[in-house]
Amino acid sequence: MPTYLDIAVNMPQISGSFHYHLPPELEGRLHPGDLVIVPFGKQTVQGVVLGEVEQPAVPETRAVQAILDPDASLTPAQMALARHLSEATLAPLAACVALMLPPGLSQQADTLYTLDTSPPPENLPRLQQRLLALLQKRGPLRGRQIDRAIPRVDWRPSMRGLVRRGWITAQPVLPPPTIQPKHIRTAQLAVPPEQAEASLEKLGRTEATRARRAAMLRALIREGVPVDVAWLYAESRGKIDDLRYLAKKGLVVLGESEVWRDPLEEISVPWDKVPPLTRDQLAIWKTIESGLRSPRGNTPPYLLHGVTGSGKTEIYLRAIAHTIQQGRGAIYLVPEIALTPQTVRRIMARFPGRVGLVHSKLSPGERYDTWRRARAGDLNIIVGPRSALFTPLPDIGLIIVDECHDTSYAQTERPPFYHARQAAVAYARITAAVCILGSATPGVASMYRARQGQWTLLQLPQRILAHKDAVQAHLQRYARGAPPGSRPTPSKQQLPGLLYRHPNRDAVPPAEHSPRSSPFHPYQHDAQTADLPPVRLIDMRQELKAGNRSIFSRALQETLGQTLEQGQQAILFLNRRGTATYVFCRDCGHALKCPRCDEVSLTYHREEAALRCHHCGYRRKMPKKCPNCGSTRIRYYGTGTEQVEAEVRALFPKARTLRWDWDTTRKKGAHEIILSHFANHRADVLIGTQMLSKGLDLPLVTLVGIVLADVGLNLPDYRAGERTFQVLSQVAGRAGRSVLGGQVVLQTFRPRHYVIQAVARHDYASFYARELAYRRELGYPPFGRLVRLEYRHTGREQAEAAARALAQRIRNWLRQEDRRQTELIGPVPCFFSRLDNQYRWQIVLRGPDPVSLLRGKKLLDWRVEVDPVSLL
DNA sequence: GACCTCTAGCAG
DNA sequence: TGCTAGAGGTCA
Repeated sequence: MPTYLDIAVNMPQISGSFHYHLPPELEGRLHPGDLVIVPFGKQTVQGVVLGEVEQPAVPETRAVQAILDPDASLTPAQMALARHLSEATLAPLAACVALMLPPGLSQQADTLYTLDTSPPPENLPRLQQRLLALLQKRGPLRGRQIDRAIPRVDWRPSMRGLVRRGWITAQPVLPPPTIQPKHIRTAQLAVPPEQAEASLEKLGRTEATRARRAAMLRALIREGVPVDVAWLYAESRGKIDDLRYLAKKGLVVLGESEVWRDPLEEISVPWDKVPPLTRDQLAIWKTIESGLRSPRGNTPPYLLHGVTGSGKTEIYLRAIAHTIQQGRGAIYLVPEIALTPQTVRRIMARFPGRVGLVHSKLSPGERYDTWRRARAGDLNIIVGPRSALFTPLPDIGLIIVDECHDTSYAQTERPPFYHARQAAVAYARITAAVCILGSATPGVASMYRARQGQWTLLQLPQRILAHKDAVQAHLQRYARGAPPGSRPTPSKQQLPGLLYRHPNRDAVPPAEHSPRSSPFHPYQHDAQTADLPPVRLIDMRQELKAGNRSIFSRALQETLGQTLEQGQQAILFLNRRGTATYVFCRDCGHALKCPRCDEVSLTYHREEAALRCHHCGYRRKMPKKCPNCGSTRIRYYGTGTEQVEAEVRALFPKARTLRWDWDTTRKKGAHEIILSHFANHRADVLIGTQMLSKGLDLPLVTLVGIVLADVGLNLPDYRAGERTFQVLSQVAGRAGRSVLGGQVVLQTFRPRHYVIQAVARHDYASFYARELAYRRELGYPPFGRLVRLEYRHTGREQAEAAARALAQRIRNWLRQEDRRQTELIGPVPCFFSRLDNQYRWQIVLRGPDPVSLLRGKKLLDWRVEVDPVSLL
């Protein structure tokens, strides 16, 4: 009696599963969760065994080819989570199973195209000629390599034609796991600085290349030591070609380093002892501890609402310690490893040898090793971004989602469109684990759930100052060897007590040295608490009235000057969402838009003297004349980080500025480099966008300037207010995290808006009340659920027609099932109605349970998002 | 994703 | 009539 296996193939597009039989040699050796290789059509693909079936759905089954790796299989809990995700997100099961596969092994089937040696045929269509030329030049290529070489072109039909006529052979392949060593490339000055200085003028033909290469060389002269090339690119706007040019001229020598640089290692304190808890922390810990002790599966999730710097991490660490003492494993999710190095260090230091770190820098080999070590029970703790949730720990006792409001927890690129917070709650239920969701600014829906009693609400309203040692060590170093050519150095007079106090004693500074308004409250043990930094609300309309046309209010200029004078650091935050430096004609008002993405303004970039589209990467030269009316009075306008930097430099020529935004961090590793430069006080002012709102802990930052707070409030998205509140509150929380105190200057055109008001007063409760009332009135989450359906097509009419057709089908379903409480919104063009040459239309369903309406329905080519994070 | 089949459109 | 491009369905 043969057994048949139900197998999900590793092809995200394919929904459903397929039945196979076993060849005699594999009889009895396969179990649910095992990874196998199976034939699928004419291809060979990976699959995951879902279970056994008695009766196959088809008369003729095919045989499983092989087991991929007998030690690598999915755990029963992972299988259950995959099923849950598939149901909850309406994504194919195969796509959900793919999340759990070991990285490196989860290769997708592909086709290898090889050029035959027959003479090249003439008079072929352009695309076919292009394909032949490509293979001629680069040799045999896989489909995905061709995708990269000829982006956004449907080349496959043309290729099939060539294959059919025998000029090219196509061969199905399953690429083997790729393993690369972990290296960073470095660059260093190869000549004495004087010689480098002398050659600054003759570095190329055009002005732009000369400028880039000179900037590169100057950075290397300044540093004197080998630096990571990624940092160099970010610093100089140069590219690899420029570096090669300098190397060829003998000015620069390139090298490699295996060291993975820790951005903040110089200021982080080795964590040798477990700190005592404050009274607030103790109360919370007792609650969580009882949850960890209670019989398995009885504990609802905890929502830990604690202001920035209130000591949430210490609670997590205790919970982890408790869990691994019981012999169970813990998963700790963080928004982005690169942006939360301090938290990661603390965990690694507290549990040496037991932590598996998942991050984007791991090579496939290292990633695979981590996966296997976890599966084998070698690791007890997994730390990483949302994907770390799927690491196969055998017995999970604790799942932590740190900064659970963070947008990086939502997967928005490809199905399944899941949210790691919701997935973690479900996984905790499946594995009978305790789940802790922590945030200083939890989403309204999360807070509602906790207030309603579905989750347990825990609160830490007080900030703890835990940085005495770090600040002292840093200031000492800073006072000893002040950076060259710099501003006033903090002297003994300015910061007494801090510099020379014994590290283990409470560093409560005398009142007269407590800078500005940051009252400290001595607390039990050696912890102190402090208030959140005061926020000064500046009405920019008044500034304009008073004749100040700068992007900085007088108050911000003044406090920035004071901060720099005292040798402290400042952060300037620019909310980039929805605005940019756009280019328009002063005569006819014509604004330059991206030709591939309607209504997305092109952004001016000073360094490359070019315009760029931030959605699709389109680039063009800055026009001399208006393309609409021919006027030469066409200028850029608006506020980007580059402009903010230029203004800071104009006001404070000696200030060392550092930009941290989408452009400077596109290269791998740039985050770490920029952060470490700032953390080591090699810059005074950090100017950046959203990244600044993540969990940075920079003790020397005493001023946060929010250049324009209102941006983003007007977006047509029901979560615009929540997003703005979260990002502004988090950025404000970067100030005053040490005994140095701090303050926030918030510039706005809408000082009376409830979000701005709540941020200014650190008043989560009033924000929550307002926001909840608004959601209730309009039936938005948590009072109703949403499903967003999006259709993309290169043709405007096709996109609209498809949207109208689906809307009609949905209206019929709604009528058939008599769902009067479910509303259909649309179809309408999306807010960004055209992206990357595709027209976008959307339909939103709002109601008590719109997911069940769509379950089992065929929605081919539609992007279906359950509980979407954005309606843009 | 690759392949197959079916159909509409079109030149001869 | 024969060819091709595009749509739609299937893969066990």
